[in-house]
Amino acid sequence: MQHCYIYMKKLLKNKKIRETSFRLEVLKVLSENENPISMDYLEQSLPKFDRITLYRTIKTFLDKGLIHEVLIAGESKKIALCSVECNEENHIHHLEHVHFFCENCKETFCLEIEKVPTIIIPNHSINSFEIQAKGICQNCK
Amino acid sequence: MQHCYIYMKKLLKNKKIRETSFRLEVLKVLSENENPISMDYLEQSLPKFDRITLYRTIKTFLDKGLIHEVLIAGESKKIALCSVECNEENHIHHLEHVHFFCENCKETFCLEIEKVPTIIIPNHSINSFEIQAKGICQNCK
DNA sequence: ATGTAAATGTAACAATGTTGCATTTAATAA
DNA sequence: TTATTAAATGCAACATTGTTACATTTACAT
Repeated sequence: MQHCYIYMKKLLKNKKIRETSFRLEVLKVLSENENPISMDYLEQSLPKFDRITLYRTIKTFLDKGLIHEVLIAGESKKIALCSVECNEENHIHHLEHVHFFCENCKETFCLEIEKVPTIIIPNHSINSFEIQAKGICQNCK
Repeated sequence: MQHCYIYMKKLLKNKKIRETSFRLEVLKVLSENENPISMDYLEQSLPKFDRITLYRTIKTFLDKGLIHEVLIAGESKKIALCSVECNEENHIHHLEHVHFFCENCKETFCLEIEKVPTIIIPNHSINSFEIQAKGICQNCK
């Protein structure tokens, strides 16, 4: 666990985010959950901390590219740790990154896929894109 | 304009949604706006109508597959009319449908693209997917 | 060790979305 | 056409989600 904190401190430093005990706790919850989590879940997981500070922390983490939002139609907003390739200029994770929503267990996953299509929209320049997929996950099949 | 109402009445009938003056007004605003609009904009556009009823109307339209949500990270939730192919079983519009957010003018667009990639996630079955792209739109280039 | 800018906690507020219930309306049958 | 009835609406009250202002505390560079 101690090792975990060392890793998280390094994460904050790399993203130029000031290290505080609150932020380490938020990071801890995020890193303990493999899948994207809701603000509500995060709030419940940090009962002794302030809700307003949590919102500000999340905003900072988003701005600095440490976490990303996962938006699935009909589902509440979720957040997840970015893969290491994210940075302040490009908040969108690796192109192989897909958000998958299982219509059976209602769980949301961040997945990596091998072959990513090239998407071309005539007369538009695409800086980044995300893919949201719905279906049945590995566990539910 | 009269013709417009006839078309909208047909739309409601096709989706088995009871026709009311309120719903026709909501549909009118939606069809007058080519791009997805926010709930706030919709509310402002219907000043003499009730906010609660609007939320219920939108829920009904979503459930029946008449409209779809457009979620872009960092942007407020928007809604747009579905293409005619949508139905109650498959709320996700045509596969060629892409949500495009212009980072210059901050406008959101529903676009159709010609070549849609096949997305394969090992051990998962995909029922539908959406693509969210960010970049610079036609007008801003 | 100290100064300073950033982060936090509290309170008050704003925006967004929901529930219960009485009334009105649309669609069906008589 | 009218009566019936289930659905839609409007109102009030409430729940959830997110923000702003400001005084206090903390991190960290010197």
